[in-house]
Amino acid sequence: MNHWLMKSEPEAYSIGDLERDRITWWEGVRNYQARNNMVQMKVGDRVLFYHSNAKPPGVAGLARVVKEAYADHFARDASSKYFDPKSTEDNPRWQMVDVEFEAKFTDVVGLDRIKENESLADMVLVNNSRLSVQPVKKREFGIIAKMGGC
DNA sequence: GCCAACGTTGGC
DNA sequence: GCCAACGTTGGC
Repeated sequence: MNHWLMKSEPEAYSIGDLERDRITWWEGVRNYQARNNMVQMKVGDRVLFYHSNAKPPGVAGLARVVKEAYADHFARDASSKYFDPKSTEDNPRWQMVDVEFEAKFTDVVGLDRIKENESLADMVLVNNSRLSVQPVKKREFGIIAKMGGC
């Protein structure tokens, strides 16, 4: 089983939205590195749900993968903000997965606290802050889940 | 709102 | 294949 961190701007889609919906598809990833990470995901993998561009930024809860990568059809929808004219039926280019709500932290585990923790210094989050889908070590996942009360 | 870091595009 | 120009991300 692998562990991941996925970013969402809470104004667009928050952990509270996922708690309400229970399951959502993760459309709109338009970065190859993030996509390549998403394609690796297996059913049952665990996800840190990160609020970016938020006050405060940080991990807001937990989710799990319930459907492995499949074509992101929004890339072929000209009315979508995720439209990509280079995506074709034969070569969809972009993929998405489905994730299911697992837990909402009582308090967001802030990026400042993550940066303060020496055990988390190797996290991609701390070293390449732009990547929106990143691998997380099992240990790192455990530390953050615990900080969030899970 | 600023801007550093990074990714993508496209001319050559 | 290089790299300048440009666009985006996301913390501050």
